[in-house]
Amino acid sequence: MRTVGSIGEVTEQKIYAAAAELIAKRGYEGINLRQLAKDVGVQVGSLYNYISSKQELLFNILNGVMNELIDAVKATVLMEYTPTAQLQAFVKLHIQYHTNKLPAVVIATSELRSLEPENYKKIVRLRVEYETYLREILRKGCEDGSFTIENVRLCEYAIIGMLTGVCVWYNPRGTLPINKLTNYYQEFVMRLVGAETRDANARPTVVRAKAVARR
Amino acid sequence: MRTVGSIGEVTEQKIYAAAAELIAKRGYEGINLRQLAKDVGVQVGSLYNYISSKQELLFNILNGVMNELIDAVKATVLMEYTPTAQLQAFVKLHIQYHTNKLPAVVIATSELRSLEPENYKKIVRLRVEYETYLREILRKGCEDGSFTIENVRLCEYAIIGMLTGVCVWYNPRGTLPINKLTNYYQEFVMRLVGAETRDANARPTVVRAKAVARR
DNA sequence: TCCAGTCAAAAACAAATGTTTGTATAAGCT
DNA sequence: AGCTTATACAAACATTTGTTTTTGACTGGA
Repeated sequence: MRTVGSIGEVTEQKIYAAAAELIAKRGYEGINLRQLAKDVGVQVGSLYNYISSKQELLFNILNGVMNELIDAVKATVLMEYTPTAQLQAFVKLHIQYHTNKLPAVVIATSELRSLEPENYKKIVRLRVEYETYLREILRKGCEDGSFTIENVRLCEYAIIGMLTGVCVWYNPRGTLPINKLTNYYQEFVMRLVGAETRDANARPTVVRAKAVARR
Repeated sequence: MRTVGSIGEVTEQKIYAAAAELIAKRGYEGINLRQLAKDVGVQVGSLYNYISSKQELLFNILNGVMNELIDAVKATVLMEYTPTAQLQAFVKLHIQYHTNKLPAVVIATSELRSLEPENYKKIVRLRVEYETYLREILRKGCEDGSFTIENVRLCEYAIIGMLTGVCVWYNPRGTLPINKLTNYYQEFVMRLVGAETRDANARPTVVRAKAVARR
């Protein structure tokens, strides 16, 4: 019994939107297709006009959002000319995606374990690519003296963790606007990488005896 | 039919240990009691000699580990005399607990959403207490000039995120020993809070125009 | 030796869950 | 108008899952 005004494409989009939101809230294993169907406004079985399994639903969400993230990095971050500007842009992008924009992004970090081996590999590959962009920025910044980092890999992890952590507490309807939040975190990251400041009077950040002298 | 050599206390410990490990790996919703029973080496129904529900299992794990964490903070971190030393100790403790020691700690950050409202409140209360210790350290450090932080609350979140993120990638059987890891992250945190360095020649960290002049 | 209490197996149940199938109506093209 | 395809409903199925109940053997003390 086809419903009046039903359009496949619209239903599909609704399904993925509702699924992302639901999974972000309760986790992949924590949701059931009946609840999803209810949110979409459709019967359970009808979901299978658009997906072949619950697992595929998760995979498609993750695959879509990771590619979106990577495209966004290429379009905005890599367009900047200096490591510092690129890093700032990266922070901005990552935070934007982890707050307002997409509930799907949240899933991308927390629901990897629910992917079947084959799918897991694919998504992790995208994740690695994404994080590699950050690492390259850090590496170049060290080379040209913009940053002072002892262990780039660890610094990368620290930054990712710091930024991703935002989505566990940030409330879009709170008093802290995203651009303010972004500015604070940009500053945190600048400190973390021992960035040169634009203030000509200030000495470069020197941290304890370990810090490597530059130039 | 009681099994030979069966001791209640031992079985109970086995159950909680196995449950923590399983949940840490697959998530609360992702595990089933039959798998747990198998890991323990017991029949499903027998679990109910020790728990009254699956939910109680999760709650007891979280409650136990959060109290353990808080006790550890009191016993080690708060014993230090300066904000800097306290912060270093906090980082060390947090990382220790999030790597080797307890799979239960991992759960404490990722499985809160699976708690029923009443239990959720209780655990969050403990979590808030734990994080308040960190915030107080930061606040005192700002007061006495050890740290330079514009927004203590955000800095707290950034640190927690950074440290907690460790448990998603750290491999205890890898080549990076925990104490090395700890040292790196201590340095990261010191940078983050704009800590004064022990090197008398170095100027305090000044970060862009926003940084607040101290003294 | 006997007893009370401890501990776990075995079986069963109801509810929940992912998925399949058959059917019927709407949409859109010829 | 008629035909094909797209879309969704309704019902059902086989499993899985948390939980309960019953039974009986083991343990330690009197």
